[in-house]
Amino acid sequence: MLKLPFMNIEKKLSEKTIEALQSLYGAAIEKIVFEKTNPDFEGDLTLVVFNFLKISKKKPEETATEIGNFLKINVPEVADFNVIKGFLNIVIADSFWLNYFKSINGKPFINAILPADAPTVMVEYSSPNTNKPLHLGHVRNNLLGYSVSEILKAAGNKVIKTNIVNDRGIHICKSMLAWQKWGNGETPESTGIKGDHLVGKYYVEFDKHYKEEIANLVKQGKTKEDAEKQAPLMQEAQQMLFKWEAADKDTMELWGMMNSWVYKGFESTYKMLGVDFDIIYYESQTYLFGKNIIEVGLAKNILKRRADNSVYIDLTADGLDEKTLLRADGTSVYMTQDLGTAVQRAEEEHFDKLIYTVANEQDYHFKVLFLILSKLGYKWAEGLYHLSYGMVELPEGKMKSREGTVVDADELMQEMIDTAAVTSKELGKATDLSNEDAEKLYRTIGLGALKYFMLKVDPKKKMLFNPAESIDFNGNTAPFIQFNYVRIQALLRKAKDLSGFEFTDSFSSPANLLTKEKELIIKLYSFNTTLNQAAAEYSPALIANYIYDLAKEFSQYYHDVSILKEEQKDLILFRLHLSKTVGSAIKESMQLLGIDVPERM
RNA sequence: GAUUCCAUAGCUCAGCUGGAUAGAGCACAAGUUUUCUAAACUUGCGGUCAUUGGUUCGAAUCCAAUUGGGAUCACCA
Repeated sequence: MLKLPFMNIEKKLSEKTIEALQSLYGAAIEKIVFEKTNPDFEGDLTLVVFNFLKISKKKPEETATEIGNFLKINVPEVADFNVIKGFLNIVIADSFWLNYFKSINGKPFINAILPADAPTVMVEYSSPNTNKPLHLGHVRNNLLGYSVSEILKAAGNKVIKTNIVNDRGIHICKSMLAWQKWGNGETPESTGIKGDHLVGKYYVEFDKHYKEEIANLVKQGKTKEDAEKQAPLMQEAQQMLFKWEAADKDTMELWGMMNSWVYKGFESTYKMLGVDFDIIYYESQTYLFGKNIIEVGLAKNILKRRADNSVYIDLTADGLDEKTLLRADGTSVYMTQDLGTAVQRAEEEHFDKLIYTVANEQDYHFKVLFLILSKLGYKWAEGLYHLSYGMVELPEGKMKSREGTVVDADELMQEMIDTAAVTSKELGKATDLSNEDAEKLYRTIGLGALKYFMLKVDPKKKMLFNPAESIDFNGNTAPFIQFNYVRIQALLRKAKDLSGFEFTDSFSSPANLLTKEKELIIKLYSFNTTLNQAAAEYSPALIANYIYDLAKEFSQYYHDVSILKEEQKDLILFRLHLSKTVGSAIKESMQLLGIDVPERM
């Protein structure tokens, strides 16, 4: 994060306003908040004075004017002010904005070097099952987790990206069993099918046969519930799971082989998505964790044992239910595992915060998890956070892998890239690029569009994924933003050929700023605030909206003002510097979303 | 039944800890290019912020109730 070389202007104004209230009315106010002036009015920052009428004992207009006068005299940056009803609009001098702009010019917005005392934040995301390929819901998860990690990093945290792969359990056995029965020894190599898709194919195959069996049993007069349990296939899968848990050699070999196919497939999906991890955990290695915690909990009398030997915690006093943590047969449940892995991570990584990127279906689970850990007395439990995000829905209805309306992640990405290619060609773009460069460009645009579409909405809200709309490259989209970045790069290239003009690092300030120029600089100025807020709220959407606003403002500026055609060379230089800095802000912000920008398109 | 999240323009979404006449994009209608990349820009159309009540000088925002929608509440993960 960039440290500003001078005091934050809002802070300074707030402090001076407190002084003003003290000296004018003899009242001590602790906190003053300035807000951005409504664009319909003149000014940059606004103070609402209604709250001070009690202490001033004067009319709103009078109070605002008195404070305004005080600020104008005591704060050099305040050029002027105006009062409308109870609103005090402060005009900040152009020189302030120009000085600010000069101070950041040529410097990165995001400081790559972390402070020595940077807090450690673990971000867990992705966490796939190894029985099928990634789908649309995973895409949101991955993009969110990655982006939040980047944002936290940029805001000065040491981030450890982690992924816990759910590589064991009944679902894997289903794929394994179906492959054994109907696979005829197929492999990714023999079929040319991506490993995760091949395994997924057998998961579907299992389901198909399983449903047939259930239907038959129901016909024979069994209830649906019984049929589901008694179907031979399910029994076989259960047996396979027992064998796996007993480390049966053949089962382990099959499991290892099929998982390796899946990992290879995931690897390429992750690569395409542009996400990565620092630590990958496997549930096969962690699923027994947590049992020792049960002992500790029992000893502390926080956990209780039932007559049948199962162990539970009573959370009814906290408005939740009783939660079982150990079955009567002594085996652990999902919650037990999560307790165990959390403790393990706390001990190994000493995190200050641990963020779980998991869909909001599991809100209750995490509420319980965090509560149990804090009851068990782990201090670090305060640093646990569930980054809960809403489901991705399709226009036809809710997306569930079981219901067949899955949008496959690989297919989706390819479709976006293909569409980018088609659209680019239609518009007659990128005609002078080599095939290789063109392919790269289509990827940048297609994937950018997908990522932006998913990240621009508030994570916690459910979102509607309309494939048609996501591929529309007009409006509030990544291609629009990328396009503006490209235009800036084109300007900078052309400037080199401009006769009698040299693009020097230092430039002289224009006599006065155009409205749009000032707005752009203010927008750049607010980058840090936006970044910090996005980090505090774990919301890439705030960054996305910020970039869009910036790009839109630049687009308007570009239309209103000619840059290279300007007669005064000083102004060309200034405008180029402004454009270049806007370009850097766009590029760096887009990187926080995991989105690339092309140099030309 | 309990808990929890959500409800803003025809559609998709912004609107931060309460502030001025509720904003974008899409769609629809009209316009702008001999000029730096038109994937652009401008203008118009479009709202009882689910409903009701409360707090307040002031509510889309806070509180309560109601209605509608989602999710969760297993010795599944």
